[in-house]
Amino acid sequence: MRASRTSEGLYDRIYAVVEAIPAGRVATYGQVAALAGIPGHARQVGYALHALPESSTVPWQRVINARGEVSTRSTPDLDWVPGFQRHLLEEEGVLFDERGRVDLTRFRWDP
DNA sequence: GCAGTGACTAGTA
DNA sequence: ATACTAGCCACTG
Repeated sequence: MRASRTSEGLYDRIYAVVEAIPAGRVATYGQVAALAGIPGHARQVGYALHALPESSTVPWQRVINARGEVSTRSTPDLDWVPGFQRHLLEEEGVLFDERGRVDLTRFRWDP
């Protein structure tokens, strides 16, 4: 695989890593960035997911922030329902505590 | 080509 | 324990 420097290659890498996250597990933005070959670029992962089309099959819901909480977009869509991401994760077996956070020591994906 | 922006993180108070 | 700040760099206009 060529390590392309173009935006296409970078996005493809990020999406490929996210798709590799198994159901019932979660990964942080920084973790995805590192696995995509761009350690320290967590923001770029978030930006890539932000640009992801709604119809995409990429399980973006399994990517959460380092605090173990789901990240909400800065520009909420009309179709967006708060708690939707959490609901999808719960159906996969990911448990949330009272504060709405995931125990990363338990559910963090360990590739 | 330059300036603004952001689905983040780590550090500090 | 929470709240705020600075740094980070690819993408958009």
